[in-house]
Parts: sequence; C-alpha cells; structure tokens
Amino acid sequence: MTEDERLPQPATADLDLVTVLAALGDPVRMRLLLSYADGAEHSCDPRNLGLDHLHKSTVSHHMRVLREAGVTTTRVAGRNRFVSLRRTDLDTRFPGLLDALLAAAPLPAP
Amino acid sequence: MTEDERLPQPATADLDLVTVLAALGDPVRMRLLLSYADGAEHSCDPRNLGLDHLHKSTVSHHMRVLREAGVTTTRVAGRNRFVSLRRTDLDTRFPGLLDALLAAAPLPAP
DNA sequence: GCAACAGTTTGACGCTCGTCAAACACTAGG
DNA sequence: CCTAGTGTTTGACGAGCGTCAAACTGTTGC
Repeated sequence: MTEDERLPQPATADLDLVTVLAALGDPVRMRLLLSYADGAEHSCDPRNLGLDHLHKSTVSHHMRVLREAGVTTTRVAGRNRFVSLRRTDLDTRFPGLLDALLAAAPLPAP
Repeated sequence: MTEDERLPQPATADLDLVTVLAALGDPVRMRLLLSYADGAEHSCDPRNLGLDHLHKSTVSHHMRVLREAGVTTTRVAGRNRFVSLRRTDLDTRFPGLLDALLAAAPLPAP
C-alpha cells in the first residue's frame, strides 16, 4: 500500500543560485538536465539517459546532486524512481535562467 | 611605452556553457561577477572587491578561472590589470543567461 | 639604481569530487 | 519463499580545487 512519495529536496525559497550552477557545471549533469528538459519523468537507468559508459552508482550520485541542489524532484513508486525537472520552482526562483540554459543547447562533440 | 594588451582568453565561439557554469558555481567567483556587473573595469586588489579575507594569490587564481572560462577579460596597463565582464560576448553565445544570473543573484555589497 | 607597488606563479596542505566495485535495501513476480 | 529487478550506500582511489605563504616578474617613481 505504498503511496507515492518524494525524496527530500530543498524548498523553492531555499534554492541557492551558486549551488545550482555548481550542480550544472558538470558535463554529465548537464546532459541529465537536457534529458529532463522534455518535462517528462525519467527512470534512473543509465541506458535510458545516454550514459552507458557510466556505472549506475555514478549516475545515482549525479542525480542526488541535482536533487539536493533543487534542480530535480524524485518520485518513488515501487522499486522505480521517476526523476523530473522542477521547472516551475526554478522559474519562480530564477526567472529566465532555465530557458537561457536550455536555449544555449550545449551539443559539443569532442 | 607599453601599449595596452589583453591576457589570453577563449574566443566567443569557443565559450562552453558547462565551463562557464562551473566557473560561476563558487561563492567567491559569483561575488566577483556581481562586482563586475556594473560594466566597469576593476583592479585585482582584494580590498576593492569585498574580499579582504582572501589572500591576493587566491583572488588571482579565481580571476584566472573566470578569464579562462571566458567570463571576463583582462586589460594589462603597466603594473595594473583591469578586469571587466565580457557581457556582449556572453550575450551573443548564451542569450539571456547573464541577465537571468544577475537578476537572481544575491544582493551586491554596497 | 633602487625601493615600493600590483599581480602572478609555485609549492604545499587539506578537502572535495567523480568514478568504480561491491554490498545493501526494497519491491515485484513466479 | 525465492529470485530477479531497480536503485542506493559505502569504501576506495586518483584527480582536481581552494587556500595560504613565499618567491618571483614586471612597472612606476624617487
């Protein structure tokens, strides 16, 4: 009878710009942000995120950083976790920031 | 009679979003950004930047990170270096980002 | 020439970060 | 139950960061 729950996350008013920028200042987490930009919920499986080259525990670590920075929210449903972007919260706290970041569409192919 | 020169910096087209975010994901460098937001040139003296608590070599390090990320430009004039924001370059490469950052950033110290 | 000045560079220190591997917790399904 | 599936936690490791102190480079002005 497990109702859906959300993993702990900072309140909207507590979102800190420097923390958010530090969270996004990593190529893996930026890639996750782009995956989440569609507004949908995503599982944590690295293969669903174009991160086959990373261990699942590494991806879990990055998703924790994003959640604790307030970038994402995680809904727990059974043995799955569904991660999605806190778009309205971010837009409230940092108007225009998310749009500017996503518009900058980082697609660097080294 | 040394003519003014600029320290090496990345070209506008080479600015990388993740690198910029990583550069700004530090409280000291965010404070520097806010100081530079007035568009003026600033010396490197920590006392002119509200950073009395930091050693000058530490401030020099942070300014190098900002410059190498493409956030700032440094003009060399004699024994002084004048640092300023690459506002138009950043606006070209990442439209709206700087405005969103400055609008959301913590209040600048008087 | 020389001393004061404005910054940078180097080296050292502790600390954090990104990564992997292995062990763990919890759920779902036979 | 038992097992397979999904994700987290822990520990280890190397690499990098932020900081300071000291030495250094180059400039200005006496």
